[in-house]
Amino acid sequence: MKPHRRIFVTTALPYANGSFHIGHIMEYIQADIWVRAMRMAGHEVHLIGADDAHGAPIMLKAEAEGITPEALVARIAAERPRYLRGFHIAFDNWHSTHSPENTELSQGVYRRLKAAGLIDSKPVEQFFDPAKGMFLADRYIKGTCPSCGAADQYGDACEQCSSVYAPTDLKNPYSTLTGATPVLRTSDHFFFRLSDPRCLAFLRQWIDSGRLQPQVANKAREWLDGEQGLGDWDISRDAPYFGIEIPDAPGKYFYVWLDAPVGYFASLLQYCRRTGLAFEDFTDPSRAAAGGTEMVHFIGKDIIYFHTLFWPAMLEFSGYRVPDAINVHGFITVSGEKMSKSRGTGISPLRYLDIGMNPEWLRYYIAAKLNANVEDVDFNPDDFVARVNADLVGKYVNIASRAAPFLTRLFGGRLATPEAIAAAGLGLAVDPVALAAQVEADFESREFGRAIRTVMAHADRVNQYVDQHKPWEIARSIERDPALAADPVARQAALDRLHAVCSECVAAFHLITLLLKPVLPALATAAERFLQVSELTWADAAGRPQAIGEYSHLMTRVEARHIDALFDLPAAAPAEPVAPAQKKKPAMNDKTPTAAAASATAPAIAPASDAATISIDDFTKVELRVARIVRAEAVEGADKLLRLTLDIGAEAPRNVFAGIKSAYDPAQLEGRLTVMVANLAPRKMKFGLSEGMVLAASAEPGSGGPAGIFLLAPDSGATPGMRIK
RNA sequence: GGUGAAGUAGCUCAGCCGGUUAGAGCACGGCACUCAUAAUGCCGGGGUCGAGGGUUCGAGUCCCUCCUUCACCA
Repeated sequence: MKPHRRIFVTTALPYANGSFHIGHIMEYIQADIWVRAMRMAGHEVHLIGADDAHGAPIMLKAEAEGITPEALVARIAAERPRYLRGFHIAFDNWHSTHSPENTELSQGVYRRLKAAGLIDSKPVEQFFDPAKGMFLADRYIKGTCPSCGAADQYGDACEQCSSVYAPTDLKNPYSTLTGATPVLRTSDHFFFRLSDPRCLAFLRQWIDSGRLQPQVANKAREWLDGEQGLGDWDISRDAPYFGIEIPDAPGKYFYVWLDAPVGYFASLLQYCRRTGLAFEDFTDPSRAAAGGTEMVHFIGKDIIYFHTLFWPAMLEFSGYRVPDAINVHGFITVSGEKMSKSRGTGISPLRYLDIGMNPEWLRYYIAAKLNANVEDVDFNPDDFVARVNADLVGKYVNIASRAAPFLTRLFGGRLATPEAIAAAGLGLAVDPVALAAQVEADFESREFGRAIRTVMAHADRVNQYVDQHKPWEIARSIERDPALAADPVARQAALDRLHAVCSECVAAFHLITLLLKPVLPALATAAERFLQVSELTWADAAGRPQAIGEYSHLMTRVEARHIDALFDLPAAAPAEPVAPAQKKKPAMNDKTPTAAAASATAPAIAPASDAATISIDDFTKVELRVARIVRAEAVEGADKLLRLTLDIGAEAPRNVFAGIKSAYDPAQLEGRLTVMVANLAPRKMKFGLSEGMVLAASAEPGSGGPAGIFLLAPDSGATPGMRIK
């Protein structure tokens, strides 16, 4: 039995001047997966987040918009939950650094550092914008590079010749805020004396305490003991500034990076007050040590400096506990390029959700590529499609999909016992407990990619097992072989074999669901319902389901159109939005008819000639709607037709005759969603009135394409009556 | 410029303390299968492991130099 752990986990606080980008979401997904894995082990884990609300950029942006900084921050905060819920990120609390809790805690930290003799005050000469009446950070000053003479270079370094200098070295400096020529002015600043021997001694010990990844510790050591050494840290800013006032220092505010990490505690404090947890259990050194609570941060590599040096030193010398782990991840790149909003290469998380992409696809993809190192993760669209479809749909979900129909049809959904399976010699040679322990350990050490590889290797074994034992052949002989029908003993033996094989598959599916649950929580919930088990934890690895419910498909595939929409490829010119059967990526589309291709070959629409294009107006004349097939039946006297009863929302059900009998068993169609043309003129047929048509794809006759008819279906989430446009 | 990380099949990546013919998934070619919302299985082609040197009985794995890419430099 493992010890019960109590852990307080944070992600980096996002700056509240803009929406989440994909980098934020990746970090949250990483932290969320870890938290869920730890909870499945029975640990008590609290995931805490907050907005980083202070600083000059937010103040200036609000000013530019003519609103208060508070209003700006509130507007950004209001949109956060949609992203977080959308990607199944389960924060226990989300707060702000602009809060009473943070003011109280930040000022407390400062007072204690001051009492410890670690705060200095000294005059600093700095550029001041006389028009704006404020001191200027380096990034608000531009001028001519003193080294190479390039114009319009920032105050800290030249992008042309990469020389580094002080803003006061610039020739012809100007304020980027007002264009005014800045003047030098002196003001008293407060400094956190990191160069104090106590701080240095503490930090050396802290860096080597094993709480940091090796690469991160190296970096921190370099900063600490490098040529320049660690200087004192300027923690104050002069008004006007959006921040927290420094006690007993009118007109002085904490630099945003002082109160930002304290925001972790502020959010925790708010959370504790709300839930009745004891804040001190997680923050007081002796109580944390006594109670064994842990503090874990997830951050990106860009903010290592603050989190491995400033933050621990602040905590240590203001009487708080220090972090147990700082887990640093790399950036997410897109097709190998650093994402950039200005260049439009980033992926918008909101757009991802809005176009109906499954959040668990992204969670899985990111998990598959993450490890415990500080390496960048590349989002490669083709890789994403291949990985998600092959692993999740082709391997994992497919296992349930292959076994369930037999169990439902022949065994009332009941599973064979492990004893019966073992007796038949049909057990999968896998120790589920050992496998789960290995995967759990990989999740805990943040080796998500390795965990995923292990799980998928197991899914491969299960699919091999199915192919080896061929349940469909057993089922066929049971249902159709007259010899077997005449021999009850042999028939029972066949039934037992089939029962064992399919039960073993479902048990394997149960195990894989459990193993992937930290990554795919929503899918796991749906699978738990199907498997009729309660919420799975690592302890359930030894268990197996007793019976299954009706199987409905658990995950759909990523399609090329999703990727196109996600990246908003320069869409076809408005004149030709539905050009017939454009082949953009032949390899990918071979087997998956796109909407455009399908409609072009739908049986009753005259195939659009290759040369002709239609206008968007022409297209919108066609009223396409999602329809649920509530009833499907063969039509007496018709070889090719099925009579379908279609639910399209509020209106009365439609009666449609569809020429798909050759491809579909009516029973299989009932309950399915498809797409129908809802405003097609009703047509009187020999068998009755047909009020529309359903859409299906088929190869052009004589084109050599695959035979068959393929009914269109919307992605999960669509409901009857939705308009397609 | 300084520092760090990385460079392994077309793509995305595994390769632990150096040890038999360098692996996986996807993609590609072929075969099989048809239970599975075309999903699966088997077989195959494809890599001088960035380049060059060195250590070693033996190096993708250690050392040096160089090239390329990325990140960080408060």
